[in-house]
Order: sequence, then C-alpha cells, then structure tokens
Amino acid sequence: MIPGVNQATPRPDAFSVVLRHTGGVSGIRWVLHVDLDQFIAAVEVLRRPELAGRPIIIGGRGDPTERAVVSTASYEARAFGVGSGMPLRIAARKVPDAVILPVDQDAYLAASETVMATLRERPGATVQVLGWDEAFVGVETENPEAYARQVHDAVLERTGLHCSVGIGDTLVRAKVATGFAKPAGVFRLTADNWLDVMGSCPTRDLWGVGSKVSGRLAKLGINTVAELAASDPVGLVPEFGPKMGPWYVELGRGDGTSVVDDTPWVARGHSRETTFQRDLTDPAEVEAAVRNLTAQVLADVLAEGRPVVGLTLKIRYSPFVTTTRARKMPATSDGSEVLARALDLAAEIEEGRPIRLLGLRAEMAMPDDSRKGHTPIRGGW
DNA sequence: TCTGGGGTCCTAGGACCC
DNA sequence: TCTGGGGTCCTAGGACCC
Repeated sequence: MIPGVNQATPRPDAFSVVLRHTGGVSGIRWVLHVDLDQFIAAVEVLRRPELAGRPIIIGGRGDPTERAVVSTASYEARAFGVGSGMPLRIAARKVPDAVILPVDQDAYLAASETVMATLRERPGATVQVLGWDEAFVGVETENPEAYARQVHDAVLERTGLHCSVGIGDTLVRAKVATGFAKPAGVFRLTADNWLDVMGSCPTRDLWGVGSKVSGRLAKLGINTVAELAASDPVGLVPEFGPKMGPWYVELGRGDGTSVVDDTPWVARGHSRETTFQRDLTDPAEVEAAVRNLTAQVLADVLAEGRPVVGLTLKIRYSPFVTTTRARKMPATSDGSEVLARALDLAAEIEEGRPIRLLGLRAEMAMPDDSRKGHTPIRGGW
C-alpha cells in the first residue's frame, strides 16, 4: 500500500536493544517523533483551499452508500464524533454537511515523500520512517525543543503542512509524547517525567497495547501505566508468553531502545484484500474472486524478484469473523503454484456461508535474514 | 506394556499499528 | 452501526525427527 514505507508496529525484537546514548561533545542524543496533523485531510485542503474549516471525511471511493470506512477526518469532523475506522455510512449520518472525499493514495504518497525528504535534510538528522505521516528523527542537540520547532517550520514552509513533535530519550517516550504535542506543538517525555505524565493513564494509551491486551492486564489487576511499570516482567509470562510479557512491562516504563534506525525498509510480504459490496455465497463467485486477488498479489511479489514461500487466505464472514488458511510454498517457487494452492484453500471454505471480505497474502523469502534492525521471518517462512 | 526429552517445522489464529 | 487495506510479529499446539 505504501511502497518503501515501513508499516511499523512496536514489537519486542524491534526494541530489544537497550542502549542509552550518553552524548558527545556537542549535546545529548534525542529521539524526535514527527507526526503530521490530520495528514490526509490537510493534503486535500492544500489542493482545494475552499474546504478549509469545513468538516472533511476521507474514505473508500467517497460514496457513503458503499461499504467502506473512514480513513481520516478533519478536526472539524472529529468534533462530531467521527474517527478513523468508522463505517463511512455512519460517519455521513453524524455529519450531514460533511465533505466526503475518495482516498487518493498517490497524492498522499507524494506529499509524504516531500515531508520525509525535508526531515532528512535537517542537520544531523537520522530518519526512520514509520508510515505516510510519521517518522522518528534521531539527533544530537542541546536544545531539542528548538530543533523540533525548526522541523515544524521547515515542513510547513516546504509542504504547507503542520506537524507535531514528540521529544523523548527512547523511541517509546518520543512516540507517546507526540500525543501531548498536538496540534502543531512540541512535548518532551523522558525517564524524569514519564510516570508523572503517564502513570495514571490506562494501559490502553500505550503504543502497542490495544483493547484486548488492556483487558487481559485488567484481569491481572493492572489498570494503569504505573501499575504496569511496577509489575514483575516474569510474572506476566504465563499470560502473555516469554516475549510479550516482559515487553509490556518495558512499555509501561517507557523504556526500550533509543536508536533511530534508518536502514532501508524491505517488505516481508505482500497482500491484497478486497471488500464486496454484497455478501458472496456462490462458490463460483468465490473462486473468481480468488483468481482475481491471486493475480494481483502475485504480480506484486514477483516484481520484487524473490520467490513466493507462503500463501495465506483471509476470509471474513458475516457476521464479522475472520479466519485464515495458510500453505507453505517451496523455497524455489516462482509463483506458478500459487493459484492452484489458493484455489485449494478456497475450496475449504464452507459452501453457502456468506463471505464478506476476502484477502490473499503471499509471503516472500528474505534475501538475508540477518539484516540489521529487522527480524528474520519465523518458522522458515 | 509403557514410555524420554529436546529440537524444528508448520498451521491456525491473534493482536496491533498506520 | 457495522466494520478498509496495507503491513509486522507473537503464541499455542501438533507433527515429526533424533
């Protein structure tokens, strides 16, 4: 979806190196997290200035009668309770006079590339891109707030877009700090004020803790960030496993790596997913859809010049349930087996059960599974 | 007849992020 | 109210091997 951009999610392996840069002669090493404000909506306003100040909702093909969800809403629309992930139909009902626009990935990618180029031009900056609209910037400076404001001003001058900047002594603290910086501001979170600021917040506010994990933590009597930070890492192993248990305690403390890694991102795999405007129940329709998706994702994978080593079919039923079917491919596969295997998997779908959405994922072999900063694919995939 | 321990690989499923 | 499409990584459990 976003070529060359790491769709990052915090995970133990990515953060397991605990390093604290203690600084050189010219200053202390800081992590800045730069996050564009209402990025997609702001890009749309740039090319249609007359929309400024109006409630804007971007999602799907811009048609609120179709099955689709909100990608981004402007602050004016958010005031009505509209947010990302909400069905477009519902969002349109909440804001009757909203401007509803289709997603234009090419435009957002182009804006994103200009933003990232601007960040890389900042003196001394190491840039780790996290998505279309955010990046970590590592820098050595005595005045991180001044540097952050220079970043904001440079991005604004070059692109017309505002950003917020979180400052931290770890990646996690910088990322969380940005939430307090919005809009268009700067906020610093370090080991010194982390618990003062975050201690009483629910664990759900942490980057990497969602509704499921916060619920399981609550069952263990852990409701706040301070309680998580004070927990025994080993004590969470029975509930969350040997990696995730200790990792959640580290998150609660805001600890982890301070190293901003600008290693170019290499995709582990590719997938295609599509939403049907009406439920499919006919096996022939399912087969046609599988053939279609397979052709698309295969083209993506083979364009990388690497072999297909795995195939996953995601099936979403109505009411909303997701199941997966997976097959390993020979390491030498050039993709010729993919369609046959995808159809095998599709045949396992219970006939007559309505299918709401359908996705295909193809995994690729890694050229070098010891690449710096990245985790080898598990289980030989 | 009853019964190891350790390791890897694979599948299925889950959780989270942008 | 009814849920996108692109990603990453972890875990449990069974199969299999020595």
